[in-house]
Amino acid sequence: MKKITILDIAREAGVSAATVSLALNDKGNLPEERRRGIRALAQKMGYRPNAMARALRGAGTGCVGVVINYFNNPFFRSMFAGLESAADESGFSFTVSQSRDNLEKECHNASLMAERGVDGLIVLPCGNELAHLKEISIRHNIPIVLISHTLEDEFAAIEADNQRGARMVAEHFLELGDRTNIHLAGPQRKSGIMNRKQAFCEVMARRDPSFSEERNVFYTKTLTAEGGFAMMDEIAAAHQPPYSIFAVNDEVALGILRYCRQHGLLTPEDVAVAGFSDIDILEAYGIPLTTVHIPARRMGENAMELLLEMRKNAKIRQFPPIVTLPVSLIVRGSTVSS
Amino acid sequence: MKKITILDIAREAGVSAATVSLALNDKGNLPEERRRGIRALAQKMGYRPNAMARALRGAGTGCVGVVINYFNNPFFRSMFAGLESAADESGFSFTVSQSRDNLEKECHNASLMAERGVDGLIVLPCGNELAHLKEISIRHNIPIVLISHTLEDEFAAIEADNQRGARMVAEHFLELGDRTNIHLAGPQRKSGIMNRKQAFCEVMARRDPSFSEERNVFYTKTLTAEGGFAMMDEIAAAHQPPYSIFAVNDEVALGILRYCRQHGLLTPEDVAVAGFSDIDILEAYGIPLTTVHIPARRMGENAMELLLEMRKNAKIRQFPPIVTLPVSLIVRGSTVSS
DNA sequence: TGCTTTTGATAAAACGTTTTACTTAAAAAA
DNA sequence: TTTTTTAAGTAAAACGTTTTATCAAAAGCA
Repeated sequence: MKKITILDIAREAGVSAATVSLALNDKGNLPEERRRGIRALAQKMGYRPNAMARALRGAGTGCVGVVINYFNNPFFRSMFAGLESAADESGFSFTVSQSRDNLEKECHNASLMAERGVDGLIVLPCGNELAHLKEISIRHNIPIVLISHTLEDEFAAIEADNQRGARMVAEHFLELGDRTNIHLAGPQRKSGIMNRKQAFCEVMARRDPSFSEERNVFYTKTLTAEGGFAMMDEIAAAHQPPYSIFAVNDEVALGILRYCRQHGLLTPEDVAVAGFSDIDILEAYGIPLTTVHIPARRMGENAMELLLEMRKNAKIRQFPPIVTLPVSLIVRGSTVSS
Repeated sequence: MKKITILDIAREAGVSAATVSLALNDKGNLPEERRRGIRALAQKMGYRPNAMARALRGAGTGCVGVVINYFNNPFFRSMFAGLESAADESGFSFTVSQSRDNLEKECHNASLMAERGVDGLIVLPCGNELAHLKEISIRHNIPIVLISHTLEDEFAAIEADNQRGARMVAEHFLELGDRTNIHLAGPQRKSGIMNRKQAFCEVMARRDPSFSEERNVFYTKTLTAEGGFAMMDEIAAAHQPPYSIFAVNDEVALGILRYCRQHGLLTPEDVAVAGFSDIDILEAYGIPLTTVHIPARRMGENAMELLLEMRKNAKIRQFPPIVTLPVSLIVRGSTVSS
């Protein structure tokens, strides 16, 4: 059960180690017959190249690193399938870690992966601080693709059309009739989330005379159900039903729904609720929440494909593309009674 | 922005590369003063050891591999926190991949990680086929810890007390009065899941004369809400309410609850339902499902700690320990009306 | 024939560490 | 004083690849 190296094969085949390497990597000019012979021999002997050695030598590792905020972020779980399928397609593998929305951890994890020799990074950054990522990118000479963040245009990025989604919700709310329109927004440091707020307010400012950003927009500290639940006290104190509430994402919206259930408020009659993301548990457990569908899986695919493309095509790295994917409004029972 | 190596430090400090390595790794016998001096210099120059080089040389990587079945397995998400905290504690990092309950993929991912030089593996295996893991373990000379699987006692493992949990559910059902007791079991290849069935049936065989494994146990192909939902048709065709149904896990139980809601069956009056795992969304979204709580976080911690222990302590590897953690019954509205 | 090009293959350096065995100088023991 | 021990440090090999520069032989060309 001894581990066999490229030298063992060379010895067995009666050639040099260099020849074996060349044969296996489709380089140099060997006669096709030799190449096949060596390939077959390596296969037969159960040879597996030593990943550390080739990484050390500067050949790639065939592995890309992914840094997300939370593993149990449902959005990520969907995106993950896309990442995986695109990676499989190209024979790449990848390694994942979570930052817990903590800049330091994000930086630490990305560095660690880079030092371990990943061929590129896909990052769902926790804020607008991207300098450290830039540094990693040049220090290790690897491409980086951002997910849903585009403030700095020095980075390649894949994002959902947040503005369009928010506008669709706004239009939908206006069709519901004469209600108090409210937005429960998220932390300001996330550009995607700010885009939602800005687009929603823009439509409302134009179409709903009673709407003002000061009175009708609230902020939750955390993007969780608890966050949504907690903020409802403030909203209820400031306004009379019926409301229509646009939550910054589905988790927050679920917190609102729970609040309503506990306080005897009817949805959608007293409180209409819309979320953002269309997380998988809505459909899986039949939760009737109106929301904006984000093509998470496709975002994952695109991110991985773009990254792998940047690896070979150095020109792309000069002018990193920013891809915006379309979203769609899914109307369910939380805004329209069935 | 050139990358600095151990040689740069050696040159700067006026010593040899060997000395620097020794100083940094607390080996050899250097005067404390020198050691500190070199440490400080390395720090100041922003030296980061090249992970590939040290891995190639046979020093560890400080990274362990984790193979689970599904990323969006809620049980894993909880366990993950434990893995993380234990790893952080020891300055280790880890990399995760999913097998999709596919033996080939499980094997492939584990191999890949081993080849990349992880210092150990934590695996949530998809079945009883463990030969390939054994091979990886000796081939790369790394320890392996299994999560919730103990058929082969050649492996170290962390598991929940499945039998005890199932017995508690059974006792609870018997207290509910005179109802048809049913178990919706899972795939046979998972020993933990089989243990639940076996323990539940054992109690029922003793205490409920009308219970028979042939008539009162059903099987779902997939451990999902869809699986539970789909099997309810068969259960409803074979028995009259009121039932008490013990689902093999919470996801399956959620499928049952959804079926009941859609078919106008009252819980717990017509159908009492219990699950297993106490997945986080139950509490987060206020879903009143009676279930058996598994200390997932602690399982993660223990698994990581045990693995790291095995790394240093070769003796432990001779007789790999199997740790069984206690569970508890959590009674909620799906079996007892509040 | 002699000259150049192509083909097939190799030796050796390089990647950045860790570690073993060895050296030298100083301190301790005789 | 000489011998032995210890302290402090180093040279060099090793880990398993990839790649560059080189070389010999064969083939093409005049």
